[in-house]
Amino acid sequence: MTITQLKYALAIAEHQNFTKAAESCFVTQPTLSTQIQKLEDELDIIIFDRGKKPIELTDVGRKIVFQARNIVNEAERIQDIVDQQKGFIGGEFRLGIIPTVMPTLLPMFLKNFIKKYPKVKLKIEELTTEEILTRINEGHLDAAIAATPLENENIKERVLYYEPFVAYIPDNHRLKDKKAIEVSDLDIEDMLLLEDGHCFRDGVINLCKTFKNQAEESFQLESGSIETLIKLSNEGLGMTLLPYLHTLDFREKLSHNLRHFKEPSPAREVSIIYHKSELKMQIIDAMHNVISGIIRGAIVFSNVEIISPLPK
Amino acid sequence: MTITQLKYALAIAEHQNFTKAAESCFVTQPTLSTQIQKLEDELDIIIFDRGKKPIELTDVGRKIVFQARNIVNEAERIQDIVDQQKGFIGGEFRLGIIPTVMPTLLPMFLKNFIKKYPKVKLKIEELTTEEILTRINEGHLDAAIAATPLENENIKERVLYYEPFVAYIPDNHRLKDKKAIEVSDLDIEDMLLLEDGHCFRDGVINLCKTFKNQAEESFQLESGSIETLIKLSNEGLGMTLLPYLHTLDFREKLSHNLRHFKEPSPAREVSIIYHKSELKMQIIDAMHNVISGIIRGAIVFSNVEIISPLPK
DNA sequence: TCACTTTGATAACAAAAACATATAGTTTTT
DNA sequence: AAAAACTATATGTTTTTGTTATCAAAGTGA
Repeated sequence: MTITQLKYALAIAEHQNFTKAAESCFVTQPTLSTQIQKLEDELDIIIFDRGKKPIELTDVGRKIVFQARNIVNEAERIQDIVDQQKGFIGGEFRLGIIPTVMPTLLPMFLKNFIKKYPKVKLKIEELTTEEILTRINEGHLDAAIAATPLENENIKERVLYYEPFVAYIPDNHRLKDKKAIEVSDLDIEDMLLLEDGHCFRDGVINLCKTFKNQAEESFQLESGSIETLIKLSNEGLGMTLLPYLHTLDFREKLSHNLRHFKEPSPAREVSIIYHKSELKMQIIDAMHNVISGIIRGAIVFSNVEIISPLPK
Repeated sequence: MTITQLKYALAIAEHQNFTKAAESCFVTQPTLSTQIQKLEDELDIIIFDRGKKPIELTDVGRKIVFQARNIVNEAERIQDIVDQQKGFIGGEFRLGIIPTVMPTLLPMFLKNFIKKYPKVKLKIEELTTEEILTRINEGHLDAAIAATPLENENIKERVLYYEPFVAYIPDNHRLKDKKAIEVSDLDIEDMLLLEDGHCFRDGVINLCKTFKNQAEESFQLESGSIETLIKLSNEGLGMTLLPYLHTLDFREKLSHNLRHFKEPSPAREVSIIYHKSELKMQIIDAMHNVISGIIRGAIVFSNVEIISPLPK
């Protein structure tokens, strides 16, 4: 049994296809076939059920692949130890970011980060929280930026900042003349929401439920982006809530529609999250430092109440 | 980096000597030299300081070897998973037993166990608790039988039985006429103890301290075996405490010197202990079942008070 | 200090393993 | 039924791993 064989098994389990798995490992398909056969021979057990199409794991196969993931992870930490020793902050670093954080946070820290750590090859993907969790667990992401707490036992969280919700009230709205909004003012009936899958949507729903246990699924309109939400709101279709950082570059025309909450303002907790194995922890530390340094200048609220990003 | 290379590194770290490590791996010394060089080249870091004699680990080397231990352990679990799947209870199983349990418990269960699980190649060693903990952590023991609780975060415990302390009172002793002993009767001044390193000794000392916070290091006599302890006691040198199982095969002549404690009788907790990685768990389960089945017939006490086996 | 031993490194070579190309044998799609 | 998509197998090449023989350096002891 070699680490290489285990990596091959992982790739096949993932792609459910020898040929594609071979590509992802940068070897030819017969190499995988023979190496997996050798592994199966040595253990004297069948890992993959080639009868099914696409290929499936046997019951033992599933356990073995799970354990193989552990072994490969632990093996990668050897390089990590060496990097740490050398004070080397570099190599590939795959970062996921949720859609409602991506457009505001990324421009703020990216330039600083790549300047300070030029040896890190950043690969950034916009992903929903759910996709992020899967990929971190499967080892396809090194870390991610998401709303927390997530209560996932395999994943650790390190808070970056607390981002207050800000209300966007169109001109014709019943709350137009209020200077400061309260949570009890909110009514999910005239609230514009992001479409399903966005945790910011779930946060808003949780917030609305704080005071009123409203009927679900009666939402009027849903959109895929916050920019659209604002436009829909301007059309008089209802109010909406925005993450604070989104409101920073509003022109006067728009910003006179903004209303902050009375303190303690509801807020989402935004964290850098990573697998509990703490692989590439130096880079995660570095990124945490850069981001929280930058945010310290941008968000000054102190008295906030954290709203859970989880549905239901 | 291969699992084999990591195993070689572990062997060298352990033996502090390439030649001996090579033997333990069943390869020649040049093989180790070149493989370790390859590993060091690949990681571009020095693991072993060949300047020192005997050879020493560098600082990074220590971390790498620690991680290598994890990886090798996790890798061995693959075979474990396969064994579990096949319901196979077999292979080498290295068991440590503390001296004060060995002579009484081993004869009781060994025959049964090898009859029931003939494919397990048992390697049993008599070791002190301290030696056991080191060896389990270094992966040289699969499990051990020892007095617990040990409060060691790397080691899990599964209780086998509670074994009461029994007093052995020689004819001329002040407590001779008492039918049932109480803890408050005990005085460490006239108590014969096992020599240092035995946890049973520490248990007795802890017990004596329950009521009197006596001066330490004023013990009269110490011995390496319980049999000698009894003989010394018969010479009028003091009383002593014995583990219950040791008293079962006493002839009448000896057993009239025995005094049980008033309930709740002080007792030691005897457990099968193993590394938290739960390697070879099927065999540990099997052994636990055999032993506790046999003990159920031999120890009938229910109301006991557990005495810690740890010094101080 | 001078043999002598111990121990790790190196060279040369043999054996084994890993991988590629080419191709055959299945199953699935169309 | 033909084509396409996949995996297995045969064969040869390259790479890796291991062995034996030998060397160099450090430590040991008379």
